[in-house]
Amino acid sequence: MTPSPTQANSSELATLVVRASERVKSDFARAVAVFDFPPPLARAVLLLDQPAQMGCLATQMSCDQSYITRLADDLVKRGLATRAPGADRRVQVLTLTPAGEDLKAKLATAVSRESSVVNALTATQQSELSVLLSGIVNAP
Amino acid sequence: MTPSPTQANSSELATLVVRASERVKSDFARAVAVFDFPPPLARAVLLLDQPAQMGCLATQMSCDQSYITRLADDLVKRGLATRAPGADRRVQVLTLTPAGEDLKAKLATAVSRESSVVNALTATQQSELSVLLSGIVNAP
DNA sequence: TATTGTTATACTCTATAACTATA
DNA sequence: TATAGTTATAGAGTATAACAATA
Repeated sequence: MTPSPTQANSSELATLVVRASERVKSDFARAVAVFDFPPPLARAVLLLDQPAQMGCLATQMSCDQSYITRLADDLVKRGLATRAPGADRRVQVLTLTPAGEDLKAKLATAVSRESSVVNALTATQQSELSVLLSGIVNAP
Repeated sequence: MTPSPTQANSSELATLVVRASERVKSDFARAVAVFDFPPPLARAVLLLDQPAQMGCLATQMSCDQSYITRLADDLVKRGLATRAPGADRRVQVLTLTPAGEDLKAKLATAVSRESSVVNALTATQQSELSVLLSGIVNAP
């Protein structure tokens, strides 16, 4: 069966997305390498917009809680976040320290600066991309 | 210094891209898991549009040549590709077998089917996204 | 001597399973 | 008994370094 035009375009788009994803990853790694900072930790820092409980972070990063425990250990060890029990005392809440907030801002700037996503697109295109990516991220 | 609106938007876009990239990766893994096929191998197969020398694949996947050697071993072992010396006899050229081409088509379809990028966006949005992603992938 | 690929090894990222503490 | 997190361990993915063959 010959693929329909839509199928063909979808395949190409899927391939494009894979390639763009590779690009995003290498841009990201290059950006955070300047801070001598492992990419997964950088991702966690950037996700900590507000204090978050560990299970929540695990959901956001779509990874296992045990891995968040590791990342949290590392963040605390570096003085970038604190761990404190929540109202439900089984819960641990991660909060960025001032140093963590500071680093987060620097990481965000560096990631943005190194990002082909940002550099290769006009402001208008970036807005469009933002809308499209929101659709993807918020997909069921 | 308060970040300019542009800086703030760029940071948000960078974060969005990271999240979308995570989404793409998990979609991709889910899609190829059906074939009991490791994601990196699937990526390699999808990149083999034409016969390619190994160094070229390494560049496309932005990874080390030694890793391509591994992937190639695996592809050949599975009967999905052949390795043959090029005109320059230092070079090895990877070519998909008919079975490899067949699997590539199936992978492309599955990746497309599982892709939030495809499912969450209209055809028009997909076209727009394609243009934007091309800009990223072809960035210097 | 420079380039292409291979081999052996080691490191990073992440999951699984068993466990502890609180609910 | 169910849920949040931790610990120990194991596996996948990928790089580094030393090497071989060809140019």
